[in-house]
Amino acid sequence: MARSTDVLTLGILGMLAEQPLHGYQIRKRLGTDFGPFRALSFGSLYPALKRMVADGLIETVGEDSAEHVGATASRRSRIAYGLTDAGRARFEEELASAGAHAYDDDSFDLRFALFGKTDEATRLRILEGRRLRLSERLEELTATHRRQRERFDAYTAELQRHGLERVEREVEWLDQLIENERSANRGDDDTSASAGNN
Amino acid sequence: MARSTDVLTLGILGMLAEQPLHGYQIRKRLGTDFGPFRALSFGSLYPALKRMVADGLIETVGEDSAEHVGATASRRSRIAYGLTDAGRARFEEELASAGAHAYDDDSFDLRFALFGKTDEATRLRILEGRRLRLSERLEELTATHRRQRERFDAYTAELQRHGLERVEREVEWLDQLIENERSANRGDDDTSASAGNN
DNA sequence: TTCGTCATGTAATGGGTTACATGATTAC
DNA sequence: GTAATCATGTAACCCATTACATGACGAA
Repeated sequence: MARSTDVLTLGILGMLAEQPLHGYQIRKRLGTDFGPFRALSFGSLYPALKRMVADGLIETVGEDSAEHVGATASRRSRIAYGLTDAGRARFEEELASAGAHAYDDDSFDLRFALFGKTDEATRLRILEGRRLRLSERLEELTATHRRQRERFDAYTAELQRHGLERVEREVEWLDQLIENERSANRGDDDTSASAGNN
Repeated sequence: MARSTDVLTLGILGMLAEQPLHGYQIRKRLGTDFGPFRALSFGSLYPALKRMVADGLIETVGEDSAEHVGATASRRSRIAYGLTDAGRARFEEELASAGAHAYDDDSFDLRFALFGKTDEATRLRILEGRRLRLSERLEELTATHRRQRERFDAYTAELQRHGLERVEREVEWLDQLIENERSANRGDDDTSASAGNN
């Protein structure tokens, strides 16, 4: 259990869940849409696509109905991929999960970018898990900061202070998001299960 | 030209510039003092030390007796390292440089942590280089944000907005630091770096 | 026809982690 | 004397990047 699809695979699944794309397009969009893929290289992307085909998650699709997003829609030597049923199933399965791995920096950003396709309960679990993770980090940082303050010169101390502040802001951001989710939830006619604790 | 010592090597040089330490200690301190080494593994550290010995940058320092080096019968339990003359020279050389590589996230944090040993002109060059780097990133982000806004759902848009804000804050922080350096410069006649703490 | 961009792919390499294996020291 | 921690080290592996190589297409 908990196969825990890696970030790149999940990112590609997320891209292709909306529409078939070919590798070059996937790369461009991953770079702009999702957090952790600012400059993904082809040396990572193409092998990943190949592997996903082998795993039966995606397949090549004919480009007759492909929506030409950018400029020309003439036929080129390009290979568009779309999700298979297995790929769609895997994507749904992953969307519904919220294990500890989802709280890592990269993974969280991606999961958050996919919130539009994620159900509300999972959104909340992810946000709260992430918040917990960060507040633990915060505590660690505060502890070592306090414990060893005297050893640091002014610059090192400032670096630490700034790092701390960054994480604090992140936690505040999460608090805001969690609050929004909750109030949106209260606003809805709730068929949802107990939104009680935590 | 610009051999550009890697971050780990530079971090170790920085640690050992103050006092000899053994590997275990180096790891602990790198984790707390400097930015980019939160959880450096021994699998990285020890080979790095070995390589640096081979390169003549550091050497074992025996506080007390401690001969019998390679014998199978007994082994020193801990091995303290200190900078060689070459190591110290390399460190100084690196401290005085401020090439583009110093503006990367990891590298910048380390360079900043070493500001206490860095001369003022270099400090300013690094801060300004970093600022430029970030403001370029900011422009990129703003451009794609504006260009493709309509394609994003609310969550993706929020992620982008937050990412943008983070970078903006970072730039503001740098502006503040640069301002401080400048005014300190105007105020002081040249006092050199090292504040006399330990 | 040649150049720039789009597009796909492989090979070499690098920088790191995890897991493993072992020895020395300290505390009880 | 034994368990926990300190301390060093190696081997296997993971995952991504860079550099390289190829080719199609559109425009000058």
